[in-house]
Amino acid sequence: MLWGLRPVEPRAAYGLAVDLLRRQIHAGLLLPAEKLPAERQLSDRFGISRVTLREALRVLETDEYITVRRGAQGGAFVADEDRLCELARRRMLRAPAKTMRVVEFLTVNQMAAARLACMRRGPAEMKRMREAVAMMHAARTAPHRKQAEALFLLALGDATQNPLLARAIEDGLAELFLPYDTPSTSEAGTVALVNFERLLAALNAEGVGEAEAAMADLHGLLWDTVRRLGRAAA
Amino acid sequence: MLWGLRPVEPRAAYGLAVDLLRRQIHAGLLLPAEKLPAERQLSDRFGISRVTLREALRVLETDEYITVRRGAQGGAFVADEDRLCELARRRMLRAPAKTMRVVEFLTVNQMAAARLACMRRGPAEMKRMREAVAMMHAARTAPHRKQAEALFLLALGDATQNPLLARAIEDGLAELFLPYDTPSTSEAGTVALVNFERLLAALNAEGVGEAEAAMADLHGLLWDTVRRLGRAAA
DNA sequence: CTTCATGGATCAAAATCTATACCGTTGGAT
DNA sequence: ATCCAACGGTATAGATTTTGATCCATGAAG
Repeated sequence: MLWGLRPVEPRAAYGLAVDLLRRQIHAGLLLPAEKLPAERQLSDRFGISRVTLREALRVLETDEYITVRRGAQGGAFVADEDRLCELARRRMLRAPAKTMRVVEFLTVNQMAAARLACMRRGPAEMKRMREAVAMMHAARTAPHRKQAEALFLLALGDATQNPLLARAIEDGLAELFLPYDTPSTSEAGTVALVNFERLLAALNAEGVGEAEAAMADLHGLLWDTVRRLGRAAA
Repeated sequence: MLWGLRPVEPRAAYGLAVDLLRRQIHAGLLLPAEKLPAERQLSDRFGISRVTLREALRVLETDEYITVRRGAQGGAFVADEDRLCELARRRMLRAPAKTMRVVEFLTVNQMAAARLACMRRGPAEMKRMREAVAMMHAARTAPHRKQAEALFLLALGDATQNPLLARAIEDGLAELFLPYDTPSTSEAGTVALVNFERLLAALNAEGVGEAEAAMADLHGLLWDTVRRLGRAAA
């Protein structure tokens, strides 16, 4: 008896590069309007040829994730904030329930990560999380806040010393492609910052219960945001 | 600033087929000594050419996951029980801590799955779980028990209606490559069966607390097994 | 207006995958 | 004892993808 031998789906190298870049944009690690490295450098980083990288850029350009300008000081640029918001909205409209499932998955794994990281976090990960909180303080725009939060959560995943858990968080963040906060919710951003600091302090003190509480509050905010966006879409 | 633009790792189609088959063996879905379909049929299922499939079989044969016999009634056969146990032991010795992390990851996501499946399970998934429990009853050997348990847990993942969660469980089971239970623990197998039945009943009755308790007990048994294997390896 | 870092384009060679056909082996049916 | 059908094993030609290399086109800075 054979169980679930599904067709294999070979992925061309250019497709993998597309995924990687798109995930970085979704997670907010790449900022709107940010300039990507020159093609020759990017292809080096990815370990693929320039021709292949260009195929990937062509796909992302077609999907309006990036724009490409020629000439000196030209290059590939991430789409601007408005366009990314539009893409995010469109994506959420295509499958409204999917976003809820992603948040659900993140809740499960990030709560566990908060607990485990308390016991296992190394100095390197603590440093990354401290730096991320500093970035949140310095951030004056929604994209910068989102970037800092993603960096914090990725560091949290690594702090568990559990590759599967870290990967789950990475995948969840890459799937969670939300429009940037509107100014009306800048107050909520402050509340989030407070809870990230609570979480950081709890990790420092190995306070498992406190870390879980802070993470729970953060997900409370996230659920509020998702519900609000869901209503706005309807 | 660029965050974590790692090299892309293009995977050839034959490598994906290797992974798929290896994962099925690890998860216990493919039984020891089981005959795989003929090359012409397998390549069809995978959607790859026979030549490419044969590359994959060659790799698995080299790693001693399968053996290939020629002639009528020949074909590719999963390695026998002893060899699979040996491979599993070798794998656990290479990275003893890794197994713990996989169990940890499974605990987190399967506990969540038990809770969510209570609310969302559809009739199709309930049927699969009932059939899996029936298979456990009928099973007279460790491999058959393991296969039935894997089928149950995969159905549980699907019952959450959360693709990310289902995928996490699938990945965890594929990473968890344990030697088959020795006869000395057949008693523990009975305890496991009781808890699978408890879980199934709780899912039927939408008893969230009871479902979580049953799943927690199942993971208690799993942790016992892993600890025992860890001691045996040392 | 020149410079030069950038994207744009082309081409031949290598690697991978596919489709098809045919050969060799083996166990069971006649 | 012979034949046959179901297998794995092998060979070949062609399509697709990736690469490395080279040269062209653009346009902002000096």
